[in-house]
Amino acid sequence: MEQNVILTVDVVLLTLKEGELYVVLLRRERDPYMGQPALPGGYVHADEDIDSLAAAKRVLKQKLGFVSPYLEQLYTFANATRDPRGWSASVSYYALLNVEALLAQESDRFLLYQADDLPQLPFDHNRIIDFAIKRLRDKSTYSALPCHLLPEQFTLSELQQAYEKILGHPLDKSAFRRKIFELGFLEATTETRKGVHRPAQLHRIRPAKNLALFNRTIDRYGVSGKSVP
Amino acid sequence: MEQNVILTVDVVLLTLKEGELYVVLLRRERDPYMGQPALPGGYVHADEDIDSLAAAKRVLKQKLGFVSPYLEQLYTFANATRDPRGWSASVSYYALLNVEALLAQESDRFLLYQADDLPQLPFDHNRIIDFAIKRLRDKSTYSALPCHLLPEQFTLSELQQAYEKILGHPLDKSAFRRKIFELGFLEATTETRKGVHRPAQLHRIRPAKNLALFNRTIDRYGVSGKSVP
DNA sequence: CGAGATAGTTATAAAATGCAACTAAGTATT
DNA sequence: AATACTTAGTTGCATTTTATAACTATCTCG
Repeated sequence: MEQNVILTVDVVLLTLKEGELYVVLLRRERDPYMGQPALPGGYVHADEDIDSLAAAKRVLKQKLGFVSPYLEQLYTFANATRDPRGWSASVSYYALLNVEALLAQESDRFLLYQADDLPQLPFDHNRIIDFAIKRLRDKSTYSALPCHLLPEQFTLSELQQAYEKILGHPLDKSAFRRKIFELGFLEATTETRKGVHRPAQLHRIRPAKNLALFNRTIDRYGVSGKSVP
Repeated sequence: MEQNVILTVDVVLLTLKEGELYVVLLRRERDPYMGQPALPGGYVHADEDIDSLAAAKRVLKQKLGFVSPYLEQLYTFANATRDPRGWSASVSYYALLNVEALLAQESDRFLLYQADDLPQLPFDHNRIIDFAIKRLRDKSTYSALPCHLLPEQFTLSELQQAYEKILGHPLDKSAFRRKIFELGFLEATTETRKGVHRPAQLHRIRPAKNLALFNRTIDRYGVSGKSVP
């Protein structure tokens, strides 16, 4: 039986740099759309990938040189028109990475684009990125997901800023801390972040903990009057 | 380029009958696993399906004779071992249907299996069904999703029972009603459900409303001491 | 050593929730 | 026709959670 469909994986790799959300793109090395920035992705190789997650990891490894720790299936975009080569299904994944780990790669292969200021991308990659950001936003309302965008150690203010950027509105400091500590997935380290003001306690994710979930959403009302740029 | 992968869609059709959750299965008409009960599914037809959702609808239409109103992509199961024919990707969907609409079909083609008492099914269909039930359960904690399992008109007690069956624990009556009415997605009809006791007001989903979402989860604590059979 | 800034805590009024007792409206029983 | 029984639906209130704002703490800089 000949189906004539293409099966690919695409990965939306998100990171936070200087308080802004960025997407990692690569220049396409072949047609269609050769030379244009696009999501890391590629054909599923039936002979070497045991499943679609393995395919996504292989693509990241080959094209970026590393695999991000948080990698989750996002959605499957499958239709007749998204790829000029024919009927195509893309099993998309999204990944969260802290920017230090990303920049530690001395690879100059990747491009960082601000997530809210993207050019028009090939295929339906803009739509895939929109899905990923929406998923990140939705999941951040009830989970510790944004931790994965931060370096291994971070201050609570930095974590709060990550939530605020993702959710798009400010949060109350005391309520935020109450909820985060309630979950018990963070532990204080012995270090502090020195700056020009009071040093802030550094925290890290408690080793044994998986993704922590809130009982209720973290962003029910936000804080009156203020707004996040 | 020859990829040699199979692309299929599978649909987990869930319904509630006499307070129990059921899955609709069909006897497979061809090998592999011919004659065994399995999820409705089939190959994506690149020449007639514009996208994977259309493929799912076509499969439902062809194999069951109707398309369920609530139909949403669930997950994509894609690996080398799930199908004996080769590397296979199944874009799975889940659908909610009220049992009256289902039984109104005079088709004898489908089988109803209780969701928590399934035999071993072909492929990874047990796993797909587990995913669907988990998704239904998760989404029911913060949305009006269970409404789609009920007939067009239903009492609040029936709706509460649907939630309790899905969530697996009892809910408090007054808190439940408070939350449901707060959402404002229900309207009372002029009819009542007559029984041996006080008649219950029938409600329906307000026409313009889409899927309503709670601000907080509906099942934070449940009710002490009791349990749902 | 005081101003400024950010970190972190505490107090409290308001809102939401859990729980239980209550009223309402029907049928069945005596 | 009075009463018991069952399910529908409401009400009241103590408790918990939340939003908000004011407070204290600790650093650098001038």
